[in-house]
Amino acid sequence: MKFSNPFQKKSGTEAKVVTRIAPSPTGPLHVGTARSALFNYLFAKHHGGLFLLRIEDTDRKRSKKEFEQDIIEGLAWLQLPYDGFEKQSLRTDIYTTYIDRLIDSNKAYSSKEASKEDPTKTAELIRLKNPNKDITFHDLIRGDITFNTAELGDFVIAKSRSEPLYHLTVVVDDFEMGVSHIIRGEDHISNTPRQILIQEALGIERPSYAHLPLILAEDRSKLSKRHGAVSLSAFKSGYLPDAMINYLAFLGWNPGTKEEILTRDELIKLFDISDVQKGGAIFDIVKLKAVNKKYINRLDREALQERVISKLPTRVKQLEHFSEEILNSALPLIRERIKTFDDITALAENGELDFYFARPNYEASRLLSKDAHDLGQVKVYLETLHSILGSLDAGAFSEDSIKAAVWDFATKEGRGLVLWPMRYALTGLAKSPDPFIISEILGKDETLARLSAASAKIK
RNA sequence: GGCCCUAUCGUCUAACGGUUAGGACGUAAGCUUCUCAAGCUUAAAAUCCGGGUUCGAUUCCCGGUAGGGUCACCA
Repeated sequence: MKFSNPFQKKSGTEAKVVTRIAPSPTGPLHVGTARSALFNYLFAKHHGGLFLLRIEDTDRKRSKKEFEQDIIEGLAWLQLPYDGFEKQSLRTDIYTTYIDRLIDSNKAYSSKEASKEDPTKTAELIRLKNPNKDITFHDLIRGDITFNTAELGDFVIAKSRSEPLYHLTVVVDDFEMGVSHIIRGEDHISNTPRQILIQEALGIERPSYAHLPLILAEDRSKLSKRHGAVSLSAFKSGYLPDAMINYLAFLGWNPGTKEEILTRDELIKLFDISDVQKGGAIFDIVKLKAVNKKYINRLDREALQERVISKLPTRVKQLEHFSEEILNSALPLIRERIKTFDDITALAENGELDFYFARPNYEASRLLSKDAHDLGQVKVYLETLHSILGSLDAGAFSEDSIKAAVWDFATKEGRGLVLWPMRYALTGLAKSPDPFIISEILGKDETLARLSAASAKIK
C-alpha cells in the first residue's frame, strides 16, 4: 500500500526542505519549544525551504484555545514566520482514512478492551501489529540509533476510527505536509521507533530526523514551571526578540565564528544542523541579559525612549519637571544602567530617576562626603561652584565645559570634598551619574538653583 | 528498574589525532573624573574515572561513574 504525498504534488516542492514545529496547546509557549521553532526555521531557511506550524490538539480535553493563541503570538513576537499552518482537530477525516487503510491491509486491528478510565466499561482501541523487529534510524546530530521494538508491543494508535492518537497523527501529518526533516527535542527519541513502525506499515517514506539537546534548569533537570520563567511570554516585557533569538540560537549550537552577536540573516547563512551540540544546556538568564544589553545598546534613541516611557511609573511621569526633552537627554545614562526593560521600572521605583524631574530632598548633613566634617566649608564650596558655573555661557553649558570650569578648583581643594557635595546637591543620591553630565541635562538655571538650595540648607 | 541519549573552566561553548586547550557570560583585581553605572586591562578557572588503539589522544574504541530522557486509551 502506497500513499502519494498531496502536499508535494500540489506545490511541486519535491526536493524542498520542509520543517515544522508541532506544539500541543496544553500550555503556554515554552522556551524549549521556541528554540525548537528557531532551529527548524533556521534549517529550513538555510536550505531555501519551508517552515510550518501544526497545532497538535487531538486531545480535546487538554487543549485550550488560549494556549494556541499564546503559541501563535509567541512566534509572532520572535518574528519567526511560518509558511503553512494546520490544526489536527480539523483533520480527523484524513486520519480516519489512514486508520482504515491500516486495518484493511491487516497492519492494525480493532480490539475491545476494558476502558482505562472506567474499567467496568469496554472500549474500542486500534492497535498496530508490531512486527517486533529492530529499528535503526539515522539522527543528523547523534548518528545511528537502534531500538528493539518488541518491547513496545502492539501499541495503541487510535481510540477509535475517529479518535486518532499522537503517534498516528504525527506520522500522517508529517507525510501529508511534505515534512522532509523532523527537528525536535531529545525527549522524542524514544517515540521515533514507534513512528517509523507506523510509516513502514503505511508504506510511506521515512523523513530525516534530528533530535535537539534539551534546555535544562540550573539543577540540570528538565526546565519546567517549577523553575520559574519558562514561558516565552514572560520575556516579552523586558527583552528584545532579536536578543532572545540570538541567545537561543547559541544554546546548543555554535557557528564557530568569533562574533557571537549575529543577525538573523547571518544565523540563517551559518546554521548547520550537524554543528548542534549533543548534551543538554542550562538556560542561563544572566547570559541572556548580557546579550539583551548588547541589543539594547544598539537600539536607536527613539525606540529606547518609547520603551522607557512605557516602563515609567506614573508617579515619575507626574513629577513637576517631567518632560520628554529631559528624558531624552537622560537616555544614555538610563541605557547604560539597564540590562532589561524591566530594569527601568526597578530604577524608577528605587527613586534613582527622580532627580532628573524634581528637586531632591535630603538632610544637609548628607552633603558631607566620607572624609569631610566641616559643613561650613561645604557651604563655601557650594557657593564657589555656584559662581563658577554662573559665569558660564548658558548656551554652552555642556558636560565638557562644566568639567573644565570646575576641575582645577576641585583638584586643588580635593575632588571628593568638592564633587561629592556638588553631585549630592544635584541628585540627593549617594550613588548616581557624575555631576558634570547631570548639570548639562538639568541646564544652567536648574543646576544653579539646586546649588543655592543646597547651601541654603546649611545654616 | 528496562530501553535510549549525553559528558571540555561555575555557565554557554571552540578544537573535527599533534594548540601554552581558545572565546563569551559570570567572578576577582586594577585603571578611568567623588559615588554608582558603563568602558578598558589583567587574573583565577575545564578535558568525569580506568583501560585500550596510536609515535601521539579532549578528539577513536571498550568498561565504569555521573547526569538526563522515556517507558499512556497525553503530546
